[in-house]
Amino acid sequence: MASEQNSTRIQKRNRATILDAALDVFSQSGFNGATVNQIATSAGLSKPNLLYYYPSKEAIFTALLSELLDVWLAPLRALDPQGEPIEEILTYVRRKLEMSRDMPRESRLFANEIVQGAPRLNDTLSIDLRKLVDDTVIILDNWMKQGKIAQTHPKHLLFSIWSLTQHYADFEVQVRALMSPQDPMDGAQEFLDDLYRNLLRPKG
Amino acid sequence: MASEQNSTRIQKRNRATILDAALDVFSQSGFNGATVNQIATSAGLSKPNLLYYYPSKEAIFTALLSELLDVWLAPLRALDPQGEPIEEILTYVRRKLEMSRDMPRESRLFANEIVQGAPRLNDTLSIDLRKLVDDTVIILDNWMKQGKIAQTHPKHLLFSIWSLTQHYADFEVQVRALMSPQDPMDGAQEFLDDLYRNLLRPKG
DNA sequence: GTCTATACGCTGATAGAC
DNA sequence: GTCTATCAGCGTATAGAC
Repeated sequence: MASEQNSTRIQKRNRATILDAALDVFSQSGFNGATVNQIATSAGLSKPNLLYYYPSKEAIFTALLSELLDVWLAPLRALDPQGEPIEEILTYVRRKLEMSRDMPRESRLFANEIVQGAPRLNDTLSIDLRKLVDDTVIILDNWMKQGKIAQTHPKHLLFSIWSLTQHYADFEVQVRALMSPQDPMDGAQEFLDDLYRNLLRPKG
Repeated sequence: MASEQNSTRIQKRNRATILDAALDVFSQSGFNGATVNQIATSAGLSKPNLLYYYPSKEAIFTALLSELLDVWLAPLRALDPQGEPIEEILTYVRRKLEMSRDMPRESRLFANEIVQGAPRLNDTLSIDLRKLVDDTVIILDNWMKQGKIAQTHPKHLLFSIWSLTQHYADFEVQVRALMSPQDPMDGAQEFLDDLYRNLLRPKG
C-alpha cells in the first residue's frame, strides 16, 4: 500500500542507487553529455524502470543537485565568528581540500554545471549562495577591523579558497598527469596552509 | 585550381569563421553537449557545407584545440630564468588573469575538456604540458636555492596560479552572481599580487 | 563549393503486457 | 514495479543534384 510519499525499502534503495549512478554519469559528462541509458545501466535498471522513479532526466539532475547542495556548502556555514580567525579559515580550507579528495564527483558535478553557465543552478547562485557569501563577508570584515587577520578582499579570498581546493578534484586528470599519479594531492595541504598563513598574518 | 593545401581566400575565411563559431559552442556546452548544427548555424553555413570543410565534429574540435594550445601556454613559456624572480612570476599571474578577461571562451573550452577527463587531450597533458612544467620547476627550484623566492612547492605553486586566474573565466557566472556584474574581476589583480608577494617574499 | 534530401543510430519518453 | 516494444525527434554523416 505504498503511496508516493511512504516509499518501500526497495524504492528507497532504488532511488539512492539511481542518484549515485547519476552522480557518476553527470559528473563525468555534464547534463547534456549524459544519457538516461548510461544512468540506467550504471544503476542496474532498465531505462523505463528508471523513469518510473524519476519522470525525466532533468528531474534526476535537480534531485541530485538539491540533495548535495547542503553538504557542499556546510563547511562554509561552519565558519565560527567567535573562533580564532586564522585557524577558522585554515580549517575551512582543509575541509574543502578533504572534500576534493573524498567527494571529487560532487565537485565535478557543480564544476560542469557552472562552467556551462549554470542554466539549472542560476537562482541558487544568485540567492542562496549570495546570502551565505554576504554573511561570510561580514564575519571576515569584522576580523579585519579587529586586526585579527590582514586586510584583503573578502570575496576574492573566498573565490581563491574555492578555486584552489576544488582544482584538485575538477582538474584531477591534469594534476595526475603532472604529479605522481599515486598521490596527486601530496603536499597540497602544506602549500595551502603556507599560502594563507602568509596572506592573513596581521602585518606590523 | 585550388588544391586541398592552397586554400582560396573564401576557404580560409570560412575555416576561421567555423573555428570561431566552434569555440563559442564547444566552450559553452562541451564536446558531447555541442551539436554540429549549432556550430553551422552560428557560422552561417549549412551543416553539409560545414562538414565539407571539416569532415567530422571531432575534426573541428581537435583543430580548435591544437590551434589554441600554443597561445594558451605562451605565458608560461615566457617565464625568463634570467629575470627578477618575483616580478617574473607576478607578470605570469597578470598575463593569465588578462587571458581570463580577454579569452574566457578559450579557458572554458579547456576547462570543459579537463573536467570531463580530457579524453581528447590526455596525451598533450602527459607529454607536452608535462615537459613544459618540468622545465618550469627547474627554474623555480633554482630561484629557491638562490634565496630569491621563499621555499615552496613548485608544482602546487603552478596549480595555484592556474586555478586562481582561470577561475574568473571558468566560473564566471558564479563570480558574476556574487560580485558586481559590471566588473566581476574588480580587485582580482590586487588580491593576487598581494597573495603571491606574501608567499614568495624571502623570509628571514 | 554549396545546396536538398536522406540514411540510420541513438535520444528522451510512453504504452501496455505481465 | 518491472518489463518489451515502440514513438517521434534529433544526432552525425553522406549522396548526389546543381
